[in-house]
Amino acid sequence: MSEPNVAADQLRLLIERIERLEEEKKGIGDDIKDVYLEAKATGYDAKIMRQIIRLRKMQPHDRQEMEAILQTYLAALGME
Amino acid sequence: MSEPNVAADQLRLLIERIERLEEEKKGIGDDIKDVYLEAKATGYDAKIMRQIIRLRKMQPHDRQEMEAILQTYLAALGME
Amino acid sequence: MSEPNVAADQLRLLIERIERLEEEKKGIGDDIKDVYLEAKATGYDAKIMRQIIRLRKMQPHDRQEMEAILQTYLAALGME
Amino acid sequence: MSEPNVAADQLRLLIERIERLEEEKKGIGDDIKDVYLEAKATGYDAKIMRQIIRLRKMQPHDRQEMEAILQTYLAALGME
DNA sequence: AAGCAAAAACCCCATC
DNA sequence: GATGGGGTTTTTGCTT
Repeated sequence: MSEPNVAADQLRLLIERIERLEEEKKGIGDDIKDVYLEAKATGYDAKIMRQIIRLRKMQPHDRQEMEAILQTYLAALGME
Repeated sequence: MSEPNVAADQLRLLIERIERLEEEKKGIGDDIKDVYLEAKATGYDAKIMRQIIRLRKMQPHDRQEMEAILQTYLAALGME
Repeated sequence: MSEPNVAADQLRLLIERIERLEEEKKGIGDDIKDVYLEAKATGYDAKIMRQIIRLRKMQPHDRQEMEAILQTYLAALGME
Repeated sequence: MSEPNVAADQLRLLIERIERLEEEKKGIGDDIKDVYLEAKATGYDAKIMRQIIRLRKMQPHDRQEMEAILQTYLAALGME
């Protein structure tokens, strides 16, 4: 048409961009799943691998949090 | 060392691959968030856009069925 | 000790009160889960029941408005 | 009516039970919020209190998990 | 408005 | 092959 519904197009474009990104994201999710399958085939347990990865991710953060807590514990108890 | 722990290397490699993929995945997640922000800035409602995307993902048949059940329940409750 | 740490006791008390309340809250959450299970056993769809409950919680006006926006978006995308 | 819609009644009853439970749950949530307000008025920081509570909740679980990981790490690397 | 915490949906697995 | 359960991710609502 000569007078396209601009707003509609705009919305559609945004949604299509999101859908494309979500597909990509899903693709990577599948890749991850494949690596787990490969690991499993090699004899590793996926559940344990997930734990390890979580631990590696958490460690810096958690140590920080733990420290923060300690500090604040003392402060809260008026022992600073 | 002259006798590297092959199993350890193998496991570490698998884990590092997964960690890299997860980073990528996170990056795309951030991109998606950006598009929603852009949409919001343009005046669109992110929450409803999410609904739309969910609906588009469903098979027409499933979508119809779900809608039908919803209507039935609403009717049963006098909410039509 | 002859000089108990009053501040520490106070903080501990507050925290214990919260922990007790959170337990209660969790208990009710479990009850809710049970009702959904019962509903499911009777043939109802839990997911749709949740939708219904969400709708009932909204003010009629808000619900109408949301529905209207959804329709507008669907129309814009040719999904009506 | 002399022939009530039994199914409708049944659904309504289930939903009303859930709604009542959710109200209770919300009430407790409000109580919790109140305790936090009280704590704040006494000079404690809610965010820090939340951290403490989370930590107290996590500790047993996390120590277990950590130990499990350690075991499995060794096992996975053939060092058991 | 931006991050954080709670709730909900989804997905995979194991089990019967 | 279905069915529940655990865990992960996604969404929503809240607080600052």
